[in-house]
Amino acid sequence: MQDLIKETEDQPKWRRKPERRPDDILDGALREFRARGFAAARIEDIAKHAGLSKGTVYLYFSSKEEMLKELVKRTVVPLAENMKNMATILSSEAENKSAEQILRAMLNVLSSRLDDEKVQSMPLLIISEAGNFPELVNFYRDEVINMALGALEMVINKGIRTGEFRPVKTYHAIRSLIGTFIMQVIWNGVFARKGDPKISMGKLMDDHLDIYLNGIKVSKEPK
Amino acid sequence: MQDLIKETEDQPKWRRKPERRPDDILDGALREFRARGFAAARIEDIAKHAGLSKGTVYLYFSSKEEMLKELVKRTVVPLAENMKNMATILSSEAENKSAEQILRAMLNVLSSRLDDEKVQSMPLLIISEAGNFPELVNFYRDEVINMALGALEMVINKGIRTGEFRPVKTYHAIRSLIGTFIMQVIWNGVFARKGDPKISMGKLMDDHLDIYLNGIKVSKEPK
Amino acid sequence: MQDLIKETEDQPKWRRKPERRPDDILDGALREFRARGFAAARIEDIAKHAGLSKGTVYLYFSSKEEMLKELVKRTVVPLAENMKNMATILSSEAENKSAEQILRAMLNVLSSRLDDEKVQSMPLLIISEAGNFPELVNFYRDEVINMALGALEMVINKGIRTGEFRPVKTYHAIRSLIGTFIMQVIWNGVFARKGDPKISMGKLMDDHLDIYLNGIKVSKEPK
Amino acid sequence: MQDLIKETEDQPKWRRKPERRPDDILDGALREFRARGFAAARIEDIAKHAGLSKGTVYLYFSSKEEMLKELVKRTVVPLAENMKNMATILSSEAENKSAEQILRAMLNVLSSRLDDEKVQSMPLLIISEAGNFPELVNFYRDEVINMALGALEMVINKGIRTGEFRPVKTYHAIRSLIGTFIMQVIWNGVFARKGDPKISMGKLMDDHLDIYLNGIKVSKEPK
DNA sequence: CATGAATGAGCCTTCATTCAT
DNA sequence: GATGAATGAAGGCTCATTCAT
Repeated sequence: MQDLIKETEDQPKWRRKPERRPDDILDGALREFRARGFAAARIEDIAKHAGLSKGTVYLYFSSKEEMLKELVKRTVVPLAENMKNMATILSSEAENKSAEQILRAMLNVLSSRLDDEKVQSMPLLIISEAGNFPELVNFYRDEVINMALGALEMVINKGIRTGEFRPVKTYHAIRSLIGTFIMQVIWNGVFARKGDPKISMGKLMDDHLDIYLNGIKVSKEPK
Repeated sequence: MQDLIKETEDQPKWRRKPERRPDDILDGALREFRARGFAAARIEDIAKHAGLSKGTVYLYFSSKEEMLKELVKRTVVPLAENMKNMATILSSEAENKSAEQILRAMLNVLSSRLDDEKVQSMPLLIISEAGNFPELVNFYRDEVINMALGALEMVINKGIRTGEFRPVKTYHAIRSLIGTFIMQVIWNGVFARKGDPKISMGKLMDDHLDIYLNGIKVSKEPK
Repeated sequence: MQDLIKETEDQPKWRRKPERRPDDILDGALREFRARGFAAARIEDIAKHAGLSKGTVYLYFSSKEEMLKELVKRTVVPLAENMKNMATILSSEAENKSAEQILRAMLNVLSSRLDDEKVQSMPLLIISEAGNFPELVNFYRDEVINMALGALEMVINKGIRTGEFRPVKTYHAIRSLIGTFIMQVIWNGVFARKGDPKISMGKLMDDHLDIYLNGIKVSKEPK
Repeated sequence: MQDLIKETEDQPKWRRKPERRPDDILDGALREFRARGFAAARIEDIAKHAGLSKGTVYLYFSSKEEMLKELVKRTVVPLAENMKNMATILSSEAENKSAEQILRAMLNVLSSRLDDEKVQSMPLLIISEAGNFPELVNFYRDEVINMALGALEMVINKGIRTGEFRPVKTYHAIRSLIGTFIMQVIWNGVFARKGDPKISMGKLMDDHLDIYLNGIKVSKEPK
């Protein structure tokens, strides 16, 4: 349905919408890469997911490897930009907002993005194929992770500076904040069973922040 | 040192212990599985790590797949037993200990085990190969994770029951507690660079627990 | 220039002559066949040389193989006819001409034809693809080579009979006469470098005949 | 037969003589390369000629391309050295020998080598694959042809200098001398039919030289 | 007529596994 | 036991050919 041009009244027929091809293929690739790993994923299966034959895939991607790289880039670059924009807004408007408010806003964005299965698959894919694609790892670390973690670090430091937070080690604090998401992503992608209820990333984050920030804050009258 | 027979009184000296072969092979397998992924790991390379030739590996393991399973089992079963023992001790002696003390003790064991690189590799291996080895995933989840998480759940519930902890959702709390370790394991195994300083799992845990437990505890006089 | 229609009186200007398409295609085919060999030549590249798209080629030729056959036939048949005509003239008018004169005339035609690069490519193409296209080889041998060599044989025998030449073995003599050309064709097509000066086939022939005929002739007063 | 170790009395069994493997494979490769061209030659067929399976070939050669290069090198380097040695001897002892004698000696060696079918196949192989393997062409031209032609040039020039030969153009003379062989090599490899009698390269050469040298020599009393 | 997206047969190459020595 | 030569299944990739538009 999505890969057909919508029939308009005066157009006699539908036809293929070739512009969607690369995306269709990458969808299939993601499925197979996650299901079997990059090395064991077969181009023919990827093609089948997109309703194409083996050879056609090569009209759009020159190799399996290129598909992996494109996949990561397409999914991850928007997220990176998203986060970067937030970081910019935070530093300019931050005067009015507490560090807690900023952290909650940032992690809120992250958690809502992670409710998308495709985004959720990316960390697992990277983890799985790290050994064979060091450049991909570097790209991911430098363009995505460090950017995001750097933004968090900034806010935590700000909180410490203003006396809102206790003087914790930011390196550790970041891992405490992010780890919960990673854990859940892995759980969903690796261990969760078919029937298991989906856990909302947002709720998980809320609870986590409630507790963690409660623990980190310089308390006046903790509840 | 480990692959030498311990000198007994009447035996003159250390010598090769052929019974260590399987372990040597599994060491090599772990390296290669982590470096290239299961599918791309070559038996010949694994054999080389153990100073053996390709064919010899098959005297000890009937297939590459069996090596993976053995590897997980051997590394993970002791940990599972370790944790199970702790759980037993906890329930019997628990009267004397606060939930916080018990949690710290349990996570202390976990973090010290995770300082061993081989143990650290296991979660990454499982994550990478989950798609191709669902039984392995099941085994890991049922024999290791659920056991460990179950023990944590028990203690958290106990803390809530006794009024030591606020009435948090245990499912979320567990992920908050464990996520930090997972995050660090992934960081070390995937993103850390050659020169990066090694982060002690124990210190990471201490800081994490200080904050998290501070956040979760029903405070009388928070620091 | 060649692929434009000759201006006729009432036609205003040069324009594309679609009937030239097959020739354009064959030109491209010859280039690619020579550059990469028949098996490795890609239809798409051939089409590009003719300014057409892949599919269009199939409107004119039903397969790559057919293109090769057509190519050989079109280039070689005119040469064959050319030589045959000469042979006819030779036998009728020969009374007036010495064997030497006739040989020089024949090889003069051959050498001037071989100054055309397309013609020069044919022997190389045949040599390269002989294994895969035995019918082509047969056609070439029977329709072109034997005809030409037969004509030469006739003249040499005539020279021997009339006492103009010494009684050489015609089989060997023919190879001595023709080999020089073949050698040069191969040199040009295979070994000559970009900057190398073009060697005139005509001059090569003149020198070769001067010497060879001097060697073969029953001398009265050799120079 | 050749690739088995000869059974000796006290040795119970024969076994493979693996040292011959590379040669066996190259023999098969030459056959297939000549029969179908490099691109169309299938590794499996090459292996079959050597009584091996597809995969085994890759224990000895890392790719089809490498097989081609090895093939040319192994056949051609000995010939090159052979000719170089002759050239050396010629220049040192030449005082006693006429240019004619030297030329006859040199071409005698060449023609006897060319009676070996493997050697005869090399020029055809080079010609066929020139387009795809320019380095091979360069190697062949620089290491073999130029060496051989250079030696001939030297002798011809010497003959001219001493007044033994007329002052011909050496470039043309060389082609006249060598072309006959090339012609015959092509004839044998491309056009000759199954039943055709084998032409001796030596006899061909003798006749050719008789005539050509007779034509080139400054005659006192030509026959 | 032309196009070029789509197909799928075909082959090189890799490597887990076997087995004769 | 140990070896490593040999096997052959499997899959990435290319490209001649087809055909809907």
